[in-house]
Amino acid sequence: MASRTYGQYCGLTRAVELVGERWALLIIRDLLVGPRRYTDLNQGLARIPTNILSARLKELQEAGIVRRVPLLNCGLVYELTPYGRELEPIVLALGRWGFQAMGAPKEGDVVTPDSLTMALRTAFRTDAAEPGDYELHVGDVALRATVRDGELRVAQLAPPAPPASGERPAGEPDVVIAAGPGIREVISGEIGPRCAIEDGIVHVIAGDAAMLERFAATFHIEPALASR
Amino acid sequence: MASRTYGQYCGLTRAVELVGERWALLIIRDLLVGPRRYTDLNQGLARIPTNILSARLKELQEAGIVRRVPLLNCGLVYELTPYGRELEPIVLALGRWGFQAMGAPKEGDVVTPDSLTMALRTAFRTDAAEPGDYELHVGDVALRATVRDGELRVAQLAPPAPPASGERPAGEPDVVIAAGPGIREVISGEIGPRCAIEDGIVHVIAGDAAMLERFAATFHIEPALASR
DNA sequence: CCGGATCCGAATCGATACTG
DNA sequence: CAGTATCGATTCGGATCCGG
Repeated sequence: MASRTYGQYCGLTRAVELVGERWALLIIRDLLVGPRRYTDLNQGLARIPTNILSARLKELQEAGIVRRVPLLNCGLVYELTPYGRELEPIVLALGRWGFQAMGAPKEGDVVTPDSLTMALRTAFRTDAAEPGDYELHVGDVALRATVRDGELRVAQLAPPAPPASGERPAGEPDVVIAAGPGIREVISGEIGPRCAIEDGIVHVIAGDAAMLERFAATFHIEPALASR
Repeated sequence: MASRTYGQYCGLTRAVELVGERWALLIIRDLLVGPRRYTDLNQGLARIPTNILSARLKELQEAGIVRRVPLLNCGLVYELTPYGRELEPIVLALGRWGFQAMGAPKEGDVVTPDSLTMALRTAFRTDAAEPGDYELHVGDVALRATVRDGELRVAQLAPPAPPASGERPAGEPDVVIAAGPGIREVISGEIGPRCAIEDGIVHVIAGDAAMLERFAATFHIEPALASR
């Protein structure tokens, strides 16, 4: 029964006992974006088996990382406790580290709203941030990233309803960027913004192409050091 | 065969695919202290099955995180690549986070030289560092932590041979501290240095008791925020 | 001794189905 | 919506064995 533990009295060991199980950090990633219902998590994590999601949420609650909050109307959401939220810098740093090892997407890989939201937070450079209102489409995920006063705010847009609706953050974005997974190479700087447009990796649907350069300056992750 | 992956195109996801398997981060923790032979890892990780150690080392090599280096005499060691070493701040941060969730040690928990070395690095506060030469014994692990110019160096002492031998870093330490797992409460500040001595949680074998206060100021991890 | 490989029972995970 | 239940497929843990 002590098989889930490692038998060491050590902080790192305790940490991986708490959040090292399969799927746990991805659940936390999504909850870092905001409180989520069971069903939201289930579809944001796409391939997670429902019994595993259930088990993880239970474990994370017992560990004081996540808590269950009943909603006023009905239903309930899961949200991070303050202790759970302390994982944010770690999740961002791990995301930055892992970003450097992302190759081309494998067949069937998806991009979810929450993962892209966190990816933008990961890639955000406070010191080089260019203020602006960037709308980004990757696959069928649509986000509005607003940079102001050196701070980033990301809102998720509902894509299926093309016209109408007033859930857009406010007014028009300065630029609308559409891309596929190739956006990674823009963020890593492997390809310059100009080239990316010429090569058809990204499309500037609305606004100025120069805004893509501001985007690339604002959201950037340096490639890894030579690893061998 | 794609069962080890999560099916998401995301940096964090890639990271946990690379270092999220059981034992992987603990192997990396030990390698952050220095290059290690297979046998060193096997006993530093005590309860790791040998086939798992073998499998992880293979995976970590394929990922460009670890490399195998033949020794001049004979034998070989594993060491981190530059990319693997980029995990250091993340491992330290995770260790700090997990430290806050460490309760009392479970029956059979051990403290290893490498885990304690990394724990000291984790708890080290550059800004509050008090220069000195601290010798610390926890269980049968003995370390010499030297703080100078705001930098920390940790050397592992061989404990079984009481007299003789000149592998000690240099001269006498300013203080020799002996403790059990209760050292955690000193580092967290749950108990003050004076009380810890009075309660018999730590013993100052040699040197001044005031040095324990310097130790506690230098190595400190704030307790977690209220989690509920 | 070092550096693993092999074998097998136990525990976990993944996929699907089902329920209050 | 928010999960349980079930069951086959994997992985892990523990022990043993092997070549240098």
